[in-house]
Amino acid sequence: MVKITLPDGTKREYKNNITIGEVASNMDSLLGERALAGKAGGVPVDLSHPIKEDISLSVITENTEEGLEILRHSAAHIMAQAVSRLFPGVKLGIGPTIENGFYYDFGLQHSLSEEDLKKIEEEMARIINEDIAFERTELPRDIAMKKMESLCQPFKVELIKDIEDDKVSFYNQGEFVDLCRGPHIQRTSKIKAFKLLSVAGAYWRGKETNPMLQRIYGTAFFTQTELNKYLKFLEEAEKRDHRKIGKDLDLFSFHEEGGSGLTFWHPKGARMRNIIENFWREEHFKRGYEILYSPHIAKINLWKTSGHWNFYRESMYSPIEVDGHEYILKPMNCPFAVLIYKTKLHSYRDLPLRWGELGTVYRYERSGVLHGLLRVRGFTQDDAHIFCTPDQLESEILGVIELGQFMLSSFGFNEYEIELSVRGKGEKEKYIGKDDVWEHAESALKIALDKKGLKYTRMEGEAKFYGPAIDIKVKDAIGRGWQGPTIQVDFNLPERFDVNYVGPDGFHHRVVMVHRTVLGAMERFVGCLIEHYAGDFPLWIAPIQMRILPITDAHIDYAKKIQAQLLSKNFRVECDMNSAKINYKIREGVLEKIPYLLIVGDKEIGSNTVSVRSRKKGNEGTLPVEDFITNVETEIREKK
RNA sequence: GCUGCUGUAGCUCAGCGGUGGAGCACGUCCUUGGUAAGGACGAGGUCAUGGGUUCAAAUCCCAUCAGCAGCUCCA
Repeated sequence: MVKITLPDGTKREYKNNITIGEVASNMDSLLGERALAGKAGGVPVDLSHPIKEDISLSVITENTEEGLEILRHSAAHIMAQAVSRLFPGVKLGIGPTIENGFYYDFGLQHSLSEEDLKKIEEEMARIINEDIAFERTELPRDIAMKKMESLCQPFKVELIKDIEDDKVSFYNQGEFVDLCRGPHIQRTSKIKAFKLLSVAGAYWRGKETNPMLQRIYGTAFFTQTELNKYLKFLEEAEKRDHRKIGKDLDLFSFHEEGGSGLTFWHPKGARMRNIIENFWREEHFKRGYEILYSPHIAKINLWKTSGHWNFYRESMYSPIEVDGHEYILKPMNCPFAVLIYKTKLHSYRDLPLRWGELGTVYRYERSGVLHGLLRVRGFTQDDAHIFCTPDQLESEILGVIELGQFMLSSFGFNEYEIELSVRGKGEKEKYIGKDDVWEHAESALKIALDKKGLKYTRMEGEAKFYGPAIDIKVKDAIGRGWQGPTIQVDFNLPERFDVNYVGPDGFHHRVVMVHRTVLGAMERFVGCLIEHYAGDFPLWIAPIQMRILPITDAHIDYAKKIQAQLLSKNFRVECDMNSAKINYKIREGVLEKIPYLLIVGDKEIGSNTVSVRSRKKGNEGTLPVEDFITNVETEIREKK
């Protein structure tokens, strides 16, 4: 007999070698049906796993994260089986689950196309229909290795080489066998909904020097409804693509003639950016920041002193020769702030100094990583550098967090995840700066987060060599994560540039430098905003806030009069004077996502009213112009 | 940078060896229309760029540039 401890603490006795599946069915027939795998002593195992000793046991069922992972992992195996059937001789790589799905890497001469994906899906459906059992076998390492060698699976051989255990486990479904830790579902028919999504190249084991395999991405769910929901989400994400919306709304463009990763802001995009930047400056001034401007290029020696030339040369644009000196396009703004700081001696009484800069930097990003506005080669950081004393660090961090929260909520981001990156244990030589300085800085960051009552994940060993950091990741309207504010303490530059302040003791002390961004870069942030709002910008950001639509040419004069009235109130207002019909004009305005369309005709003339059609509510009826102005002024003030 | 795919009118795309098409947008004219597309006519292209194959290339091949999906990278 074996004694099994259940998650609720109750103990039950069963005959020896009973399987987990049997235990589950014994406890509750419904549980038995919905069981996918178990956890024996905390280790995930198959339902067919026999229990030989007293152990704690839990059952992994459908509709749990763990259950879904097992399902998807099994789906990956079924995909590999289908590919093996269709392309005999395929070399199998790895096939793990990932967030929202799974993938499998294949070494294959034939390059896979979308049509192949369809064929593979059909084969998978066949395998699922065949209702094949997943069977686990264990082999000694050397025999396992020979088995994979005889099957001509070099990648699997390599994987086995790295396994430390003496025993290696395999799973097979019918003719297909794969090296795998498991667990898996019992039978292929358990997969009720799956879809293959895309195919792309991927290096074997993620190393650039390794051969490139073909990776098929797919996903699987317990029900078709859930799959459909996920596919809908993908569709929604595609609709929000800032590259498409940016083109449709005439916000920005890129040009072959200009160069990759260099943004051309059109009037409407520039207008948005300007609104954001003005808001940004105002809020910074309110919080005791000053604003700097610095050059776009500087002599190479400055970058040698800062260390950038040494560490990040591959990411910098090549030197430009001027008058026998080499100049570099700036990849960062910080050395400039340091130079300005050093133009005079600073007393501790002057600190903290908070210097912001919307500084445009250029970084040579590898061609394959560029992506719309989100990853570019030239971008404007909403940068700031805070020079303070060690004692001020905590309150400065607190101030930055508060500013960050304020800015994010202004743009409709209210959910975030926070990471605190600190030194790794036992590798102090990797980091610059003294121990006590590090400890002080790390605790200042931590205390600031705690004081704000913010939850965060401590990331051991994730700190840069020059200081600890806080990274805030925001969630957009459909739950996707985006890089938000970052706060980075920097011990490197103050050392390299010998940046000091005079303390109360009359001696020079090393200044503490904090580097931070709130929005990141204007390019990336605008890209993010486009996707977050799907182009339906709140009134205060919308490049065009309202458009007046005269019903016939006879109403143009009145429309212009209203336009002038609204312009005088600083609204961004257009007048549509095309001779198209009103329905047509409305359609155009709606497609351009203009928050307010103001229709004017005979009814409005004389009563000094406008017929309001809002993007949010549609036809809102006729309103005196003054009332309309009051309403939108409120809406702008509330940033809704 | 790597693998695969793509580049045809302002936009979205069809054409895939025999000297270029559609819809929308644009222009002119007609129409003066009340909450998501009125009509007619017209203008627009060295088919990304540079080579090659061929009697003949938008179409096949190579290179370059640019984009897309990933991988790798992101101070």
